[in-house]
Amino acid sequence: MAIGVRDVADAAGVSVGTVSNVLNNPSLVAPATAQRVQSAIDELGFVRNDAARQLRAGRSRTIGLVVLEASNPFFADLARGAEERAYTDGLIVLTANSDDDAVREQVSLDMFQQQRVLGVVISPRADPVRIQRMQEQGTHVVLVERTTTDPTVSSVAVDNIAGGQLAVNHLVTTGRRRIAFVGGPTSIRQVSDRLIGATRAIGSQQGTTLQVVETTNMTVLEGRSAGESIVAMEPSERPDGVFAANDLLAIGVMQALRSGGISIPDDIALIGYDDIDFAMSTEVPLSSIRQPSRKLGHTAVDLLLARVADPDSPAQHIVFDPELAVRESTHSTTS
Amino acid sequence: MAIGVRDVADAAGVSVGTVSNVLNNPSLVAPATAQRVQSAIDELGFVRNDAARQLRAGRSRTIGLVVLEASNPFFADLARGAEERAYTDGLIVLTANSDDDAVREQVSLDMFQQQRVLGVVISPRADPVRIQRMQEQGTHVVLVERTTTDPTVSSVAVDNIAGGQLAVNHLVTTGRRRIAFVGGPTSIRQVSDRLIGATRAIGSQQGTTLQVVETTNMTVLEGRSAGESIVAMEPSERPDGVFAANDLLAIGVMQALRSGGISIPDDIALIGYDDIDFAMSTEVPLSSIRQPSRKLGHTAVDLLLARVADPDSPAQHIVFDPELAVRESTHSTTS
DNA sequence: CGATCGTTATGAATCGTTTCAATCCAATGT
DNA sequence: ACATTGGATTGAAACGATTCATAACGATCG
Repeated sequence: MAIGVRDVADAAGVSVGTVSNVLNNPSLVAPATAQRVQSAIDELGFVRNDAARQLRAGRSRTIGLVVLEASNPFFADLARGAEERAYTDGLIVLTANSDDDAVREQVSLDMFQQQRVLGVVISPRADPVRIQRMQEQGTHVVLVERTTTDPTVSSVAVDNIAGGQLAVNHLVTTGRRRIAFVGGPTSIRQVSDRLIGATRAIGSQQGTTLQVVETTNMTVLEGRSAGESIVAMEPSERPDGVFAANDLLAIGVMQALRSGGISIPDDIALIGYDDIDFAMSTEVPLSSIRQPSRKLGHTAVDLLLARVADPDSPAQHIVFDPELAVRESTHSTTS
Repeated sequence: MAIGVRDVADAAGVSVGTVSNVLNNPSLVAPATAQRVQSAIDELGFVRNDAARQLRAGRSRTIGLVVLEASNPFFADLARGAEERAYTDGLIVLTANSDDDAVREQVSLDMFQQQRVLGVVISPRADPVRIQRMQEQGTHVVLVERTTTDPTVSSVAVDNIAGGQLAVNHLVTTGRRRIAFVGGPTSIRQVSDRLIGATRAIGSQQGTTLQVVETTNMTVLEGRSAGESIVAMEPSERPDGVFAANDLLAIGVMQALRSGGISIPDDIALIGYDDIDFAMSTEVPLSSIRQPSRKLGHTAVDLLLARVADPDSPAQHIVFDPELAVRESTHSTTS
């Protein structure tokens, strides 16, 4: 049933070695012969057996990617970037989502090792010991959004502190003074970093204040109740600029403020984080902080391939700065 | 460097065959021996070479999935469903996104064939001839959201006509009579089917009318301008129920209507399609038609495995009915 | 004319696992 | 004491592509 190089060789009247050369080193084969072999391939419908290739080669042409959630736009873009980069080298990316479950992550990693992937790009959890061992066994690892003490592991990340600063500086630049941070729980690293950045920005600006409205999660609903609590404030205490730790919260805040008769951006400016697709489609288009997720994926694969090419090269840690996306929700007050 | 069965066998003082049996047929091995082998495996950090397994087995334990867009929630859920189903059989799903590009789709399919996947689940384009050939070469195919004349190819789909009927019937049931359909272009199959369903529902209900507001795409922005044109209508011509061909459009319509001082659902009831996460977070929670995407992925894998198990079994075509998700935007008029 | 060189082509060996016919051994039956 | 049974183990063959040392061949040169 299955057609192999042997069959192609027979059909073309050459040896198996020649068929292989047509496929992998065409320059070694006389054009006429190559043509004949190619015809045989087409005619018989020969499809290379990747398992056999890999076995011989000792490694696959594959990169493993473990994401927390495939449907999360951040990871979707990250994966996209990784695929694009891999594609230029003729590599393929296998994506597995762990759903933030340690067991599923383990299973995925085991799978990738069995497949002898060139390396793995992984974002979350991942027992440091496990990672160490993987590298010893020849599977390179690049961490996303997570640094480690292990100096032999490369990583890529975006600077959430810089993002927080960027957001608040922008609010201040557009004339806001009393800033509120909406987000939580602060046990989440990203959230606390963004808050640190916000605090830092406030500290470097005369006459500005920061208040924190903590939430229990990062949903539209929570944002709405945070917004309601802002509406309920004494007008004198009420902030004139709100920085939400993510866009969903920001959307909730926007809904509550507008229901409360507060104008955005005239009364209160509002900025979110993540720059989800939806940010530009809210009633007042939402300013946000954009993470270069695609570039992150791109770079992660770069780092991986660098270490594959030279296993002794030092691990690298690359941190990207997020970008500001200005929209109507933070336009300057119409004086 | 790499540890193989040979090394494990030596370390445990048994033959390679026994090691293999510990891994694949533990019942054939004496418990004491199995234990000894297992220790050697752990100690040496032996990791099976999947390429060699597959080569011997002649096929992989893998299913290929080609989606139009990984970030599209519909496909993300589909993939999720497929993975869940595959997982119970110890299979893994390789996901590739074609970005609706025929070339990329071809590349992905080639790749899957080289990997000797058990079969492929694919949604779009796909040259019928190619599919035919793939099946002849032993790679089974299941189509998603696309039927074909080829009787040997299985498929799964959701019934968009039924969805359109469901939406409009719901509007009528809640007391609406003058329905507007917002969507387009009708060259898209899904859109035209939903419209057909809407028309059919109207036809079976006395005293109801349907007008169509055609759009050029399915974005929030387009929805907003469609909504504005509704606001601009003579109150006597204005619909009292709007069925949007997707949730993004519906959200745009909602924004425009509310800005125009029209109350939802009191003045106009609104229902969307797809039931995206965001539907429940709009200012007035949006009713929608939910596609059982996860179940679709689940079933696609089912069909695939059925044919793998018995290649001579007939192709099956399964069509799911969508479900109604009722939220505030279609609550009955407060009489 | 024989030696030499470069281009093409060959095919046996190889990768690591699984499979399966053959072997071994202790226990049981006669 | 010998044959039989069946559970446990063995190890060589097989999967299919790639590699590489070797050979074949014609052309060029001294």
